[in-house]
Amino acid sequence: MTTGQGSAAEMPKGLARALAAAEARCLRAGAQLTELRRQVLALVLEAEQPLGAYALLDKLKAQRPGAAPPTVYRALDFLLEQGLIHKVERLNAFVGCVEAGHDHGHEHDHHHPHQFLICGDCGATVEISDDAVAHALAEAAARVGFRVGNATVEVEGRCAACAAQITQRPGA
Amino acid sequence: MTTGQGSAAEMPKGLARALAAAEARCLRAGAQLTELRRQVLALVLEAEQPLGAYALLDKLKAQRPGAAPPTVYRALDFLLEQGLIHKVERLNAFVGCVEAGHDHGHEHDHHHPHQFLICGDCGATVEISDDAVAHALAEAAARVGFRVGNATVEVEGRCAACAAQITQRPGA
DNA sequence: CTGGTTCAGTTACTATATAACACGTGGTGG
DNA sequence: CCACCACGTGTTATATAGTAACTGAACCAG
Repeated sequence: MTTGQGSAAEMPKGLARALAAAEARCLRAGAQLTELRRQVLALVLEAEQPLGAYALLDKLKAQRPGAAPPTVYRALDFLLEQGLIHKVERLNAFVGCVEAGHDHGHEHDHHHPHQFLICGDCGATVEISDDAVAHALAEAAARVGFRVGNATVEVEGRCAACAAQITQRPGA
Repeated sequence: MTTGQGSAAEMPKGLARALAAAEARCLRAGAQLTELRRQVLALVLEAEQPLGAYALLDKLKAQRPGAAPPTVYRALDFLLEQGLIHKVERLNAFVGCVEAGHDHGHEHDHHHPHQFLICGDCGATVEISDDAVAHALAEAAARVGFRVGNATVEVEGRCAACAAQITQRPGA
């Protein structure tokens, strides 16, 4: 096993930076990024693919043998509230929020509009943040008297890499 | 109990029409809308609000005492494939597809793009089908090399009726 | 020290979804 | 006619996802 278990020694640079940014963000929000929460966040960020709560739980048990479902879910709830991760509803899984990685001083600590693109072939999940989509949605909602709060936008499709592979094969 | 149990006698007109349209649609697709599938579809349509699989199961048991989870899920899978219902991922629940209600001869038997507006206060769930949203999404996806298949778009917000109620009260 | 608040441990449970196998029925081809 | 297959359904068991409710430790304020 070379992937980090929370020990600073084996932690890749990007992850360390992201955790530092998360810490700063929590400080500003008056929230505590405790050891448990940091561990769960690290596991989500390491994966780079959506991970289910129970997959996270399994990994977490390596560092925290007593961990049970509520252990993970409480940490996930916290991270969701802080906007450090997102939930992918279609997969019942969690991913790190790309926005949270960059440390924007004290700007926009709010939940930003976001969309997921999920490749049906390879499972790659990409987060984008497209204003045109958000606007179109807000307008369409307004047209029927609806005021938009939080939007879940998840597109199942095919990523460039997988599309390229298919055109090379004679099959499909 | 005055709501229909599948007996034609107690069935409202709209429901009967929707079921006939569904039947026609299945015929064209070469799929069988069996008794079980029709019963489940009727239950979904009657509700007019998203219903979970187990809520449907409970209702179904009135007509089909032996019903078990797979009974419902298989019927739901069929109805989803035929585009007769949609799943609301955020609620793990199912609603009738508004488009399927209208019988369009043989036009567009495909899955149409759709969006859900879910009122956080009263739970009202409205389906809309906004092309601008679909286009914006397709473009945003194309920009990162993604080809859109099926899109899940679910907005949590506040409906006109609930918004009005709140402005009338001094509280919030 | 007392009492409140926040976080985490623990047990038990509810809710959602699927696997795997058995059975019947209606075709189709030998 | 029979063997076979595809399909829909019944049935049992199990997997996966999420929550309730109570416990105790740590911390801080009065």
